[in-house]
Amino acid sequence: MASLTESGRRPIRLADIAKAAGVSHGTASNVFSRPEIVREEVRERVKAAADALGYAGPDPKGRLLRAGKVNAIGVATTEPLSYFFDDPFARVMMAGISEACDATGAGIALVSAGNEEKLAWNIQSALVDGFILFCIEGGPRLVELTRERKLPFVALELGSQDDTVSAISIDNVAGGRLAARHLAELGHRRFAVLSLAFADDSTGLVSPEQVRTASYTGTRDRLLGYFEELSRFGVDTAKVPVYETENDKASTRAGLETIFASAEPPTAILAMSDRIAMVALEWLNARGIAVPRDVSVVGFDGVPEAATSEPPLTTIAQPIAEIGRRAARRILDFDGTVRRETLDVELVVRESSGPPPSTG
Amino acid sequence: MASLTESGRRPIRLADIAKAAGVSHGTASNVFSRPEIVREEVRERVKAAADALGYAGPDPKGRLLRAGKVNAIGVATTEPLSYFFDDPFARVMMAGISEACDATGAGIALVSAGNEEKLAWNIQSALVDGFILFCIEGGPRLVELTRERKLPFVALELGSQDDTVSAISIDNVAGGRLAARHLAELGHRRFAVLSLAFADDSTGLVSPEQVRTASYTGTRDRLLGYFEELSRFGVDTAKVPVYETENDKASTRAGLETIFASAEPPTAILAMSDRIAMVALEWLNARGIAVPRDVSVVGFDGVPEAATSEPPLTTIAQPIAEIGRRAARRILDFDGTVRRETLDVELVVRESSGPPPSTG
DNA sequence: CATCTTCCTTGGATCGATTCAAATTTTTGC
DNA sequence: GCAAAAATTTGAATCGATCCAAGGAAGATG
Repeated sequence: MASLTESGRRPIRLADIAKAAGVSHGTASNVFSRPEIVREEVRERVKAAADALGYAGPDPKGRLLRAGKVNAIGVATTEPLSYFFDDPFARVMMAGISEACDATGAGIALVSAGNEEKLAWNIQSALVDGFILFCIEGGPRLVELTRERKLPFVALELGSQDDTVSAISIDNVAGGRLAARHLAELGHRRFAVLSLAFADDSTGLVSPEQVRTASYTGTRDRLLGYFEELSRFGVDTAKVPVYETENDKASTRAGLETIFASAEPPTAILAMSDRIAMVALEWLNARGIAVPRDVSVVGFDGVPEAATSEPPLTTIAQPIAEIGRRAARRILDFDGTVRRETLDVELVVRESSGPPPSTG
Repeated sequence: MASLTESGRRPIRLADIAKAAGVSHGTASNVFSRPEIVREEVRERVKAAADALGYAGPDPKGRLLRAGKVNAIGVATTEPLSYFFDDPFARVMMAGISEACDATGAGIALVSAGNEEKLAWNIQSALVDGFILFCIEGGPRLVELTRERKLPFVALELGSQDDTVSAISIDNVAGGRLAARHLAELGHRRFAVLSLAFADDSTGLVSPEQVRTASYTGTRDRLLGYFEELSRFGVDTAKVPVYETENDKASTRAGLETIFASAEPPTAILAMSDRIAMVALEWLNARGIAVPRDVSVVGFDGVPEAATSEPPLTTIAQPIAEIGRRAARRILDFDGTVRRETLDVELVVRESSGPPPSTG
């Protein structure tokens, strides 16, 4: 017999326990996975051996290979990992995913990477049963990479119309309509749109041509919704400035400067995200333009922060958590089908919208 | 539908490719892991076979067993998964962990579970190289469960003094002192403490006996810090009411009711968390008690929300993100040692603290 | 032409478990 | 006391890859 306290390099394996206890590995395995079918005396002997050797329990790495199922779902994005904890939209979405995972006891693996190459590797080697893809940026690439794995996956916020991928999205056209109708019904006739990107790497005022060839269909659809409804109210949409932002402070402010430099500044702003809308609120406030007295602002998304902005933001609320929940369930009870699902959005009226100032 | 080679149920294995391409599995493996050592002609042949059969690439499950390293760190808690995305403190911490993981390309696996049994199973079967433990609640149990895995782990917010576990914590005594000194130097002499739990399942006014036998040493240390410093300023700490809350609205409000029912209500409140402090702010405001004119409030933690509360909260800021970063690095470059590390906290003076009302 | 390199390729061993049909032991029934 | 039934245990097969020592072929050298 060699020394027991040989906490040497190699970790203890199930086979070591079996040998020490004088049973086969089959029995040793049963002691841990189905203890009830092992005779008590043997069971105790094996457990004692495990204790004596300092066995850490069946290694999941080994079990995994046999079992096949990881019992975890991967959530991937091209953004850095901290995106999941910083971004309000992502957080609500993750809360929804968490809920569905908690219900079935599944775990969540966060997958991301700084550079393209590492991302590919991380997706290839992620130990998960399926993926939820946050396609805020680089969606097509992310989808392509994930497809290779031949695991179930669902794309969220997918900006394109690929029918070969499962996706959950919202009715962007309806959302746009809702926002526009709300403002038009309040009496507004002079609008400006602060939009999300229509294509990669572009900002500034947008031409109809750019809208037609938009690669981000979500952006395009929101605009389509705005314009459809505005037209119904007799607004000449050709004259509505559409300024493409990068969904950040700097470009949104630039957009506001541009829009308000006009001879006939808008009385209503249609913002394609709450983030943009909240930057607008701040900018207008700093300029002494009162919201909603002078200008109304309607956002899009319905992040929690929108409820506590100054003033609270009227917005088109996505069922963000519900999207997350459904996405997780699609992976958890995967049925082999490829489906696109479109959820409804809702107008949430708060205090950033009101009738336009009476023109004198 | 397109060419989704439906060759039976079983997924394609590396061995299938090897056979199809007429090479050994060793060579087939090399094509994917070290393509440069395989002759081009062979490489192409194998790749072609892989394409033809619809091979998903080397299965990480198989690789893992050989390689040993998962390249992911597990973050575990007894709270539900959504805690990671809801709680401000957790979010900042996770952002720090994310940063360290991003830097090395490691992934993050979130581990949690509704009930005790599932939690045990999830910890046992988590595919990770190590754990970071959020011990906000049920810390000792979590540590015990994790220890079984014999993987490196670091405990955060560990409320006990166990020297056999690696942990990163803050200097709670110093934090308490800082808070108390700040208020005492402003001239306050009448204090009340809204504390975190000293032991499981207790709330209400706390006796010295309870403090002495506290099982949560973090809570005890903060109080110790408060009292040490108050004594230096001649305050009779025996007369300072200490109300134990559950770090939530209801119990905090109950504490405030109790404290302000006194004949000599405090002019300064020492809150052991920003959450408690912010509930206090709200309650005081609702009662028409002005902060800081009538009552000063100092929090603890330094969550982002504290900077935007009404009024902005003076607090003891923990280096939350840094704790996360260090914890992750401790796992990522594990050196086999068990270490407790204590980081410094910092007084952040904002607008919730000022001189006491002049007694007249 | 024989020998030595170099460069690829091969196939067995291994990672750490689970599973299951067959073998063995224990119980039960009479 | 013995056969059949029930309860346990065994050991080989399997999961899907990677690693590596050894073998073989093509090319270089004397």
